[in-house]
Amino acid sequence: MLLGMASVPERLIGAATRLFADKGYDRVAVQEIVDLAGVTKGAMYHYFGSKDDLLQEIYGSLLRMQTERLEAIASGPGPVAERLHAVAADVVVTSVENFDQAKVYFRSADQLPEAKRRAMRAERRRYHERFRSLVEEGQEAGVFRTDVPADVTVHFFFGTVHHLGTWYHTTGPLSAKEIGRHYADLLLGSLRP
Amino acid sequence: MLLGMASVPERLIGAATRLFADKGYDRVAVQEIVDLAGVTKGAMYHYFGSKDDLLQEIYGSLLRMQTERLEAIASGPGPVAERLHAVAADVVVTSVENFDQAKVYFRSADQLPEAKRRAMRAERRRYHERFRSLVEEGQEAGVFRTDVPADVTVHFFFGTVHHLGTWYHTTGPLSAKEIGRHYADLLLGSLRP
Amino acid sequence: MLLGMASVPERLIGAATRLFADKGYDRVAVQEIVDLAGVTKGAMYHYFGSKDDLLQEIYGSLLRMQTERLEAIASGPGPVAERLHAVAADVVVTSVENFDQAKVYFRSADQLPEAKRRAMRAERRRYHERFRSLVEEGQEAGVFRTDVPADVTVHFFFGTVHHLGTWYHTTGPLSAKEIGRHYADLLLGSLRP
Amino acid sequence: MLLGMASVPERLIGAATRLFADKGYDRVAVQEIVDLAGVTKGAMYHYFGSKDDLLQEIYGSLLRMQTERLEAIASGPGPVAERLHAVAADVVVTSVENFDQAKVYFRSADQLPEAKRRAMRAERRRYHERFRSLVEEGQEAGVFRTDVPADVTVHFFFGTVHHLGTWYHTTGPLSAKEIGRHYADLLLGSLRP
DNA sequence: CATGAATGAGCTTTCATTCAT
DNA sequence: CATGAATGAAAGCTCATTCAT
Repeated sequence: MLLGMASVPERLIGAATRLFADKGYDRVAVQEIVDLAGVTKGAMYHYFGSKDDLLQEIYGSLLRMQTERLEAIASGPGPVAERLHAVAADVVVTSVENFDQAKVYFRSADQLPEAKRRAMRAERRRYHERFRSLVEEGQEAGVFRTDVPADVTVHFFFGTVHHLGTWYHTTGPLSAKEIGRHYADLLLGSLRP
Repeated sequence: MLLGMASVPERLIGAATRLFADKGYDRVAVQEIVDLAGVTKGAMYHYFGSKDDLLQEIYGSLLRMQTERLEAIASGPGPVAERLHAVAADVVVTSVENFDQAKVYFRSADQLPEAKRRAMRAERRRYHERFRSLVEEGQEAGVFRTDVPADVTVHFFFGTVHHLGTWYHTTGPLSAKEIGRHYADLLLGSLRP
Repeated sequence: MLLGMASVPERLIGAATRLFADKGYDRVAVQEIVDLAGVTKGAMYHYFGSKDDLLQEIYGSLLRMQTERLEAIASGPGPVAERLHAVAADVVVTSVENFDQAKVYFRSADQLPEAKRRAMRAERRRYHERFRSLVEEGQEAGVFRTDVPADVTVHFFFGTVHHLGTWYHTTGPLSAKEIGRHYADLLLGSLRP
Repeated sequence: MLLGMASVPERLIGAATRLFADKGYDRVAVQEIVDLAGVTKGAMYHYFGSKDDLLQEIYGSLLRMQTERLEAIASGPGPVAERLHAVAADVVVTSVENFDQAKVYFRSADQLPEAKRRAMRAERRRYHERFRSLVEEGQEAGVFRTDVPADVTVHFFFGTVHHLGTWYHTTGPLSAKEIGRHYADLLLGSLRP
């Protein structure tokens, strides 16, 4: 049971995040969540309309944060290659630093019912497009290769980020920063003309 | 209903592949599978011990095929960069050409119960290691960068392949070969010293 | 939300009447009632001991009113046929003029728990018996047929009144008075020897 | 538990009829039905898609039977007054002879979800209209009063039939035939010009 | 007076699997 | 070989009511 000072909704989000990250949304029973949070089902449904809402809440706060950081860095100063390197490293670092949330997002976001899934996809697409515009900026500036479409490159890179949830362990030898730098290096390397 | 000459087990595998690819293992009921295959539940349990067995069968045949091709190409003649380019393009092409199977593997393979999951992971690791040894061969030959560990590169690349199931559509503008070439180009690009 | 000057208990009764009439007692959640009344559950349980109490209050005031009017008219002057015609028309008119209350009574009164249901039945029986005594008075006076027991006639007539809630619409072409007259005419017609 | 040779679906319908008649659809749990039928919930959902389906099945067979009988008698030979008397008595007799089914229909038919409710209403309307056309036939023939609209008369009469479920007891002093004759007598009496 | 968080028991429905035929 | 009836455990969700503040 998750004890401590945290409020009931916070405890519920925490419990759900842990369990969804471990077993995937479909394999977690509401009963497990409330048991871990130390409350009853009624309490959960007092704060959240459904099990879906918990999932949405979890991935939503991560996605919002990452989108904000992407926009801040991408619109900042400096050569485009440096900015792309920075955003690539940043999304890896924030994913690893909020690893349970990230795993939930990568693994379970499309278990949402149609309506919520559409909203999630729209948010994700916004992120994708801002990232792609950075690649295109570099292509137009002549510093990135143009024989591979920017769209493909972005999907290529986000595949690697999503896959972190499958193999990376926060307790392993590579720190968040190291893995972020490696991934950004590989991305920038792959884009050289 | 899936008609045709196919045998009952084949029809069951076909139906399960289609449904698991679309909705994910957990969201498909055995009843749906047998309905689509045009048989009854009893028939399914006659040929397969459980729902898990269907899943194992589906990803297993793809993984086996890809492992064989990897080994054939990797052990073939030619400079290591060319061989790596070939295996990278090949795994993309075979995944796209067997897209439903690939989606099932990428998305649902870890829904298997512990015992079967271990077997799957072992097979997957074999593939990973053979691929990595190719990267290391290039590093030792001095044609690939060494500042990023080979292991990280391999995870990096396989992330992108797994992610295909999320965004790629066989009906879209990019053919299997094109996407394979782009992905292999990006991989090789990223490995330049 | 039901606004206006009305007191909290009045707003609660109003909200419950509307909702019970529409959906039936069992299909209305206490939360819906308090939402429509613009108060909280605590407020409701401050004024009413339970959801049952609201129901009892609603049908009770109508039944009391109808009983009083029945007694006043039945004990008044005039030939028995005229008095019966008047009470029959009157119960229809007052039911239609308080249509939501009447619907609640007709439809939901026997959802009450045993104890309260007994009280309700006793009140209803009093009404029934006074009505029947009027029929018997006419039979003894020789103006009503005697081949059908008075009891049956009264049930026969009250069935029609209860059924109003099922088909009658206050917005339709028939006014309360018209439908009251028609029903009383039919009743009197059916009683001719 | 309902024992005997009856098949499982029959036992389920029997149990549901008894319980719905007693307590109303909303107050009966599926668990109670299957307990009384001596099977498990899984068995019930093997035969019936939902709790609604049981309800539909129950009232449907009664309504179909009554509609057939109405049409047979109404279209038969004889003066219109006699035919109307016969159909009025018949609907009372069949309702009383299938009293549990009739109670379910009278009391619970509008607990159905929208889609099924529409179908039920259509069936009921067909019955109503055939009955009304008989009244109109008598009005045109000059044997029934015309100062009360036929539609009102039909609602008037069906109210009394529906109400039977509220007060009539099969164990009481009045037989099905007696109550049928009384009701038909009252209807015909009420229609005299 | 009034709030609203929390309870706990109950609800309908789903589903992989078994087994007598 | 194949059927399909039946199981039993679990799932997500609802709701009247209580109670500390």
